[in-house]
Amino acid sequence: MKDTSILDEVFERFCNTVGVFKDREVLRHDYLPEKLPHREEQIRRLGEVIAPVLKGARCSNIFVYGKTGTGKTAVTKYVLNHLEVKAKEIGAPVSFCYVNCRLAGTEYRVLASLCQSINLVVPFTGLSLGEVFDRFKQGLDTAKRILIVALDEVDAIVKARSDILLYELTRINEILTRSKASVIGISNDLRLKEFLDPRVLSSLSEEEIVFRPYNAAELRNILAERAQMAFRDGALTEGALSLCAALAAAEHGDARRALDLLRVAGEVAERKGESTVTEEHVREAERLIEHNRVVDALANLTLHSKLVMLSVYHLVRANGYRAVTGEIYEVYNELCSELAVTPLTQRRVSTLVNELDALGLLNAQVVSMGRYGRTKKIRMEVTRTLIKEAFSNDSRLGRLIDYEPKSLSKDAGSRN
DNA sequence: CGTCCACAGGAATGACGGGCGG
DNA sequence: CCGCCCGTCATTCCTGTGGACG
Repeated sequence: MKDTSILDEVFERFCNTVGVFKDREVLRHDYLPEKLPHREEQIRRLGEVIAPVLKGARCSNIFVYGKTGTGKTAVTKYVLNHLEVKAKEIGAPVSFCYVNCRLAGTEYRVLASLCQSINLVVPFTGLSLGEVFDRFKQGLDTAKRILIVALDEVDAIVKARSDILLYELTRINEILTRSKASVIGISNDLRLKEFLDPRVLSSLSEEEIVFRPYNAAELRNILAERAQMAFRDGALTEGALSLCAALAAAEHGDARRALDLLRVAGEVAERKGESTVTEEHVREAERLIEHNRVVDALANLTLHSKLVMLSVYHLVRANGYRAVTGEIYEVYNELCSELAVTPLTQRRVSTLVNELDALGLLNAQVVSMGRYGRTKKIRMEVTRTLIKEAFSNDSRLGRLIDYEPKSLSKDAGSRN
């Protein structure tokens, strides 16, 4: 079969099937709906707290927390958007700036975003943090406005760097004379409080809003509302909808996850040329999402992280299911010399293992073996077939999958 | 009950590519 | 062009430690 005829068939089939979607976009998690069911209370609270800015007063700083997919970001954006509209309407000098700290990555880039929001151009890099902050303060002061700074996923910055950015931001009003600023800090992690300097914590959490996870019934309502816009009438079975809600409820009540499941289930059904989405499609969507997440994560690792994964892979294959740091480093060294790559130090490999642990690709646990030292026992969190699938495209790594490390030959017995 | 293993993981430092203002 | 600062990745040096062994 020629390539063109393959595509002919694919396109033909796509055009001839009705499809289950009416508007797939509303299922993306960056879509901001008109209504946010079961978050009325939080919307009201947030609205009440920030309302004073409409009358020219600074509003309290707010600390917003709750797990992923509980609607923190949606509610915040929703309220701020409406605030901006209202401010325009009555001519109040109010604006806001929303920054996702994890996406921004560094304090510098967060600050750069803030500058951008007040039409201040700063270079991507090159300036000292203090310099950028000074410019931001000056720029803001001359702008004569009230700025609300929403820092989403602040925990990412605070944990990776420090809380000095937050500290400076919460004290900024002491310097400003013609402008004012308030901070909304959004965190996925309640424990963030423990990382914060007490002074920062007290000024940031003048007000606190908690987002509890959605339960299955609430998720079901949310999904039903979106599904009505997203799917053709009758294209989604009740069972499929409920299953999405139930699966997501079992996993921290994450609405984002529920929406993903629903969208992918729809895509699965469509690809199969079926006109209704069933529970079976949801199950397959669940598998597909997890599969893609892992293969994606694996494929995007740096060479050395991949080599560490491969080392664990070989050890697990040979000795049972847990490997320790020393063994991993030994095999890793061998794989490096096989590729003629200079190996990293054990210290570095240790942090790579921790990163892989955080990504959920490995599971690392510190254990003491008494007289025989203290180490980390490391287990794979992904199946070996997935490793093969993710690495076999790379010709250099593909060779190492079937390679038998010499360091494995002795001491092949498995221990607990 | 102290020792001592085999590391964990913090801190300091450096190399490097990118970019600034002057 | 220079001197300076940035973030990132990595190395070096280091102190800390749970618990089986003696």
